[in-house]
Amino acid sequence: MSEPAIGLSPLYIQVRDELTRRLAKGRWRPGTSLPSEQGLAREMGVSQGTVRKALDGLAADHILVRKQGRGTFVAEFEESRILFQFFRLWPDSGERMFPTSKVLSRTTEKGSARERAALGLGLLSKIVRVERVRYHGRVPILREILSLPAGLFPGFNEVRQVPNNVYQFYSERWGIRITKTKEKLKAVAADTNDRRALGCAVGDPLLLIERLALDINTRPVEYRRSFCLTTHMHYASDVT
Amino acid sequence: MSEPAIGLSPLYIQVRDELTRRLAKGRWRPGTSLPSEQGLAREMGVSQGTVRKALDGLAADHILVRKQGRGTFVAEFEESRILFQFFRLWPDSGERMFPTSKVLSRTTEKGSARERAALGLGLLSKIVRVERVRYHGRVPILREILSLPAGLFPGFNEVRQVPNNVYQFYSERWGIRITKTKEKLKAVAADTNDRRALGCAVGDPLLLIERLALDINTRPVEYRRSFCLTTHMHYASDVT
DNA sequence: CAGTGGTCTAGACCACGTA
DNA sequence: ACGTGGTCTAGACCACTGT
Repeated sequence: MSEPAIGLSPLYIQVRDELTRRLAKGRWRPGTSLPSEQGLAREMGVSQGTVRKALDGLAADHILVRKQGRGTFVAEFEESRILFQFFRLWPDSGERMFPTSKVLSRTTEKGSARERAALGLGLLSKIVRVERVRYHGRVPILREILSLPAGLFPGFNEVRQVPNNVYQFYSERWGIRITKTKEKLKAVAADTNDRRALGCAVGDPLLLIERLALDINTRPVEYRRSFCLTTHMHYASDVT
Repeated sequence: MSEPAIGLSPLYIQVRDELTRRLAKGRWRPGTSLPSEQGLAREMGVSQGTVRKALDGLAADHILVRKQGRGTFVAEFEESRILFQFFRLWPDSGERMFPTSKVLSRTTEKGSARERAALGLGLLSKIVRVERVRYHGRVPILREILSLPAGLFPGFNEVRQVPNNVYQFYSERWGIRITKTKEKLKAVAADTNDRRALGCAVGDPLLLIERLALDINTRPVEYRRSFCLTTHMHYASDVT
């Protein structure tokens, strides 16, 4: 790290990548603090400013959280963060809240072509599939199907109950931390499954959110299709 | 700017705000370059690093564009930028392209309650309204209604033709530059207007995108409702 | 070549949180 | 009082662009 290293990426990128590797290996647990900027700078043989730029980048991606006077921490998956960062549905009026869930079914099977394509898996791969309905207060707002590569989540279907906050669950149980999602939205007509789960009529317009969630190594680890009733909710997206 | 200024915001924020004021006043036209970092630093009596941090912030917001070896430029509204920054609809397969438009109607009237609320206008305000259909190649993909505060766009409806790229139009004709948008999405059922414009059936599910566009002073300047056929297109949203 | 933004360093001081 | 991150400065060198 103290060589001139002609032609390589900038130092602060190398530092960021090194920190990312350590985080991916679980060197520091979510909620704990990293060494100070000065400490990391000494250890890596670079200036504090270079470490700072690397840490700022990771904080911008919500992988780290900076707290003035306290230190730099590994981000956790509390409901407030999930609601802020990943959950984009808002009630048209009234209070925002973390949606509750009721699991309808859980299976482990050979994945469909769609699931394999989304998750980048081979023909033989098993998939863990969870179907659930989510509620805003007492009102059902969406039905969703989660698809996970069974190989990454050993023992998933031996777990008694799937918690409501699954990203926290992935992190605490398997050390898999979601850092990015890519979503594709379409309007579709409700089918009989939607009618049963949501109480709408067949043919009613639903917002389909197709989400691929990536871990810290940008590896796809969850594929999710949410069918949302948007009579009293909307999906918010701010562009800057 | 050389005073200690206890209790005020950080220097680089003050510099950013001063640059924003100058940009809002049209001190530099889109496409032209600002003075160099050193020049601005000398003029404002701060260090180059402080100016750099201010410029980096404006570049992150796509208000400025940095070009190594050339300078810092005021962002323009070429189609490629609009497509990249503001247009979130992608074809499910095939090539991406800037959608073409056919204007269906143009009026200037008293705004509806919905429009007034969205744009923050009073009861007496006039609204310019444009309805158009947009195409991906030859395929109609959406019908949309643009609503503008007539007071901000004098002479709008005397213009012969509304160009396809309206954000460029707003910028060149009235100096109003869109920098941010907030969108709310819902799934709705097509009505007879949609059937006529898009050739779908009444009741077909459509993606409604309700967009509020803000200028550099975060003042709302355009309200837009787009009804999109998502049989061969989807809305993309990446979260990080 | 000169001029621009991009990286890197070193050091000072401030604001905040904890003890 | 101390340690943390946040701001600000000054100066060096690199990478890129145009003449």
